[in-house]
Amino acid sequence: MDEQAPWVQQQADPLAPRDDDLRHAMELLFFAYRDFTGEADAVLADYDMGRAHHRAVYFIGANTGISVSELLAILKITKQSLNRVLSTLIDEGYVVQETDDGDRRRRLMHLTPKGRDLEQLLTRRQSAHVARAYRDAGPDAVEGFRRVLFGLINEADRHRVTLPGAAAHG
Amino acid sequence: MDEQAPWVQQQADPLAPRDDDLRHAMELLFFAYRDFTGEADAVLADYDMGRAHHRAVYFIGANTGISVSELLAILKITKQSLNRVLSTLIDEGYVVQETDDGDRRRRLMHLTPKGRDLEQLLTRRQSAHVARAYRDAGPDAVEGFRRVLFGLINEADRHRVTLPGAAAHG
DNA sequence: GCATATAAGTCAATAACACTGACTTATTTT
DNA sequence: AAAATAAGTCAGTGTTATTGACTTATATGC
Repeated sequence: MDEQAPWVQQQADPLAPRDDDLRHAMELLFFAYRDFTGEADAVLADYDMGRAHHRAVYFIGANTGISVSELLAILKITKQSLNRVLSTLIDEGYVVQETDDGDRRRRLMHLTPKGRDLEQLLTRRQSAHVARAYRDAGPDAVEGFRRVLFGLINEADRHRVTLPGAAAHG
Repeated sequence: MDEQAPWVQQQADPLAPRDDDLRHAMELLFFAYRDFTGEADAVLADYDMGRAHHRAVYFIGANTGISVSELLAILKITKQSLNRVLSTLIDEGYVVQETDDGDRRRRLMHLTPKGRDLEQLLTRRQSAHVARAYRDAGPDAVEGFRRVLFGLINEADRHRVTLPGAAAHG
């Protein structure tokens, strides 16, 4: 019989989750995220766009007046990657940029009505998907879901989550 | 004042989650998944591999003796996409394939010891990440997290989630 | 005023990961 | 013998991302 490797089962701390539970969590995250993001893909394809466009439209919609660098910080991609999708969104009239009067280097972005329509079209299926899961699981489960997911977010970025109840400034 | 569009707030059903809550859920999923997957990326880069390799290694490890088509069904990618990563994993000795004696068309896959080491190396950081979130949130929250995420998975694929407690057949 | 820093945008080259469609080979089922 | 299935392969393509260097405009510190 070989010795148990230290990470196989950390029975030392009885409060520590079992290895099993952690695997289970990782699988849940994988499958749930896969199916959640899959909802918008069909719509996106009709507009010749990809997930990057969706993410940009979503976060500009949720953070009206956001600057380019703030959006970069949220998406954690490079300027070039963002610029490609941003260019098409601006060219096709989904997003507009305006120079910040306070700091004229900054370009503040917001959705046009056309952009808001797109955002709602994309989000509707995902919303329905989440709404069903929320309803099926019940309010207590939802609270737990939120707590765990919030804990999975790097501390430095937790403030970026828009809290429910906070009026969207759009 | 313009009329409320029907999807803005479905107050008709008091049990239905508010629009706010659904947005919040989508943001939590985005940030949490982003940071969760980010954990393994640094390690992966050292091995000249990407997330696709990680996913393949993970699911072969969790489902010893899995066939190529079963793995395709889990990952929901095309045969060609899988083949690229599978070829390198086999060439470099992380994964082996054996012909199924019962049906000699099938190739059953499992990890080599080297593959299992890699899988554990990759999973260790993510495990620690999840373990911390689990511990911080507490057991009731974990139960809720599981219920909601499970509900987010397409019904047809829920059976693919390895339940905790079920001994890994490896 | 000048140097430095910051915000945004751009260029060129590259890579990971995915796609479609067609096709081959081996094996099993009907 | 024909049809179906499992796996593997070929060629071509597209999205999303990367790095590194560079420009322009504006703001800030001294």
